[in-house]
Amino acid sequence: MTGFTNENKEPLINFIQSNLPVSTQILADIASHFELRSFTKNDYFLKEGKISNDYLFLEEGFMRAFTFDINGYEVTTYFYPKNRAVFEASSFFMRTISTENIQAVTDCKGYSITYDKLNMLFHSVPEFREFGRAMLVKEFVAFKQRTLSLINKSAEERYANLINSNKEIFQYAQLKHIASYLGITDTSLSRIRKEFSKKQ
Amino acid sequence: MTGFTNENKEPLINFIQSNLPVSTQILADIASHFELRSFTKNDYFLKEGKISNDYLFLEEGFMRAFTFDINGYEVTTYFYPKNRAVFEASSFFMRTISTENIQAVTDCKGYSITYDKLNMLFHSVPEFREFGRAMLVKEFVAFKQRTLSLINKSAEERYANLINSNKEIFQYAQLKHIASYLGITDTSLSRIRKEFSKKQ
DNA sequence: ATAAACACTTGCCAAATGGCAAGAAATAAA
DNA sequence: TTTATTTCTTGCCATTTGGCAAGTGTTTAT
Repeated sequence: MTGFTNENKEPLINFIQSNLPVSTQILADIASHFELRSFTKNDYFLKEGKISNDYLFLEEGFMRAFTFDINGYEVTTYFYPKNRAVFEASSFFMRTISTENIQAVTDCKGYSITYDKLNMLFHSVPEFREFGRAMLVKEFVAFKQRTLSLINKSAEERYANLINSNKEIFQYAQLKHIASYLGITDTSLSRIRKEFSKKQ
Repeated sequence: MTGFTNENKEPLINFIQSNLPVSTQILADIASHFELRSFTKNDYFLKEGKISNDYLFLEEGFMRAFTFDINGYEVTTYFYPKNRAVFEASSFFMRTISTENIQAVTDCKGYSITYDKLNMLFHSVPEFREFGRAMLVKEFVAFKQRTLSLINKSAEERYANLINSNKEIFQYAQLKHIASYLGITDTSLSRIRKEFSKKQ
């Protein structure tokens, strides 16, 4: 067990700053409204049927989002490595019921803020508003790119992309989860891995 | 050539009303801020590199969105049949440069409003604000479903889905555009069509 | 420590999709 | 109308991916 209960908001502040350069004063104020959260492996951060009501900065650990297809099979839709924001953008911003689950793959630690508090901050700290827009842009753009790559790349190319851009995924996630994320079966992924390692 | 220059906002008003039940008075006010637009076949409504600055209600005609993959091949990302809203949500709401083109597949007619005017309306007509949220929800949800279906359905299933939900597409769009939308080659689409027609 | 459950790999073969090129059909241009 | 251009289909074969089941290795529970 790591020291997940010690509160130190430096990483959170650095994260906000990297997205939005504002004064240290304001940063501290914003950060003060986030609260420490910790999750044990397999805990849920979001369950389908609920509204994604918390925006989480993930400082330590690894999470994944998944949903079910029409045949009842689990499909992984997203991976969240540490030092990232975790939330389901469409549900969070639109206040609609989420069709996705977000679950801790390892023990996790982070800082979260509710939708209402975040809006309060947008109101009281005008400089912070741009952060809200940036949050959504990031999610939307990432999502579009993912869709595009599903259309015009082979499974092996998608695998290569993933391993180059997100090595941590292979460190934490199960192959069957990575497989459904890539849109293939775990059998195929296993073979692609084998071929791929030969080529390198 | 149809009478595309005559202004009659009934269809626009009906469209808004179907998304947001408000008084006839308010509807008329809102509609008065939209202006008539017409496009000749192959005209662009949006070009990549620009910000999607107009929200268009498409009354007549058919449009499609496309972008290019890393190998320079065109990929159709969306079809817009008549009686729909046409805009690139992430660019429009986030004020970021669009990576997509939106082009008239046939001659088109519709009513458009700029981002600034729309925001003005959200401000001056509180009842209308919910419309903005609905706009985004619709786009985001549609997008997620499309991505999911790319992961867990076969090309033939995606084809069946499309023909059941959007018959007009097959009336207007070229097969190669439908093919890239479905994530397959035009050759494969041609074969799937053949097989599919046998089964029906 | 042992058993049970789970995760991953692999062989065999089937099914889905792609690549290329030729021909047929539809559309646009002259 | 005739010709040219573009779109769509199809045959042949290669490649990619999937389905199933057995086998191996790893983790978890008792």
